[in-house]
Amino acid sequence: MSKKRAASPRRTDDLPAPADRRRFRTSLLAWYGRHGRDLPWRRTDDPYHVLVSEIMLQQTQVDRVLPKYDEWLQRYPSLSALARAPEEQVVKAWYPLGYNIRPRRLHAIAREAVASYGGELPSDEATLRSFKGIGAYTAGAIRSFAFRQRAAIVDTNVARVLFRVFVGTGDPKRHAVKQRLWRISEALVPRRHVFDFNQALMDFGAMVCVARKPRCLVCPLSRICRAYPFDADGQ
DNA sequence: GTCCAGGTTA
DNA sequence: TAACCTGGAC
Repeated sequence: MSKKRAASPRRTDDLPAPADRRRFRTSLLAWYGRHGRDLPWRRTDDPYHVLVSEIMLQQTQVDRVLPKYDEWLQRYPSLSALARAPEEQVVKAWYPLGYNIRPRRLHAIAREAVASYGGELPSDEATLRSFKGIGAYTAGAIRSFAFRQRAAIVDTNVARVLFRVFVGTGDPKRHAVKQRLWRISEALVPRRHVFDFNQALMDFGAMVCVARKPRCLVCPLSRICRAYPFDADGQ
C-alpha cells in the first residue's frame, strides 16, 4: 500500500496553470534583469564555447570554472584545435576541475565533430545525446544556449526551484517527480527569451532559491510558491 | 577531520 | 545506484 497513484499515464492537470506560468516567467525574467550574473558564456552563442562551458559546469561550480574557461578557449579556440591536441595533454589542461572523464569525452566529441559533422557541433537532440558526456541537461543547454531552440533544462538548481514552486511536497529524488519537473520546465520555457529564461532559472537557484537557507524574504516568486514559507530550520 | 555538491554512465 | 574529483562548508 505504499504506491497508490491514479493510473493516468499522461496527466496535464499537474502542470502549472497558464496564469502561474506567466507570473513565473515574468517575475523570473525581471529578477534576472536586475540580479543576474554576468558570466562569460552568457556573452556568446558559439556552440563550441557553450559546449566547453557546459561540460565544465556539469559537476563544478561557477567560481571554479571561470578561470579555466578562458584559459581553455585560449589554448583550444575551436573544435578542430581541440581535436588536433593529444588526449593526455587535454586531460592535463583540465586540472584542477576534476572528474577527468569529462576532458576525455569533450576531446572525443571534438574529434567526432570533425570526423563526421564537418567540424560543427550538431544541433538536434538525438545526435547530441549520442555523444558520451552529453546527457539530458547538457543537450538542453546546448540547444537553448547555442542554437536558441525552445529546449528545457533541468539541473540540480532548476530541479530545486521547480520542485519548491510547483510541487512543494514529496520526494524530489523519485523518478516520477524528476519526470514531472522536466515536463514543468518544458511547459515554462517561453518562445522568446529562451536563452535568458534558462540562464535565469539556474541563477535563481544558485542565488535565491538555494538549498540550505533559501532567501524567501526577497523572493519574487513566494506568492505562487507551494513551499513558501520554506522552513530552513525545520530539521 | 568529515561531509557535501554536482551530470553522466555503466 | 555507485563511481568519478576537488574545494569549500561545517
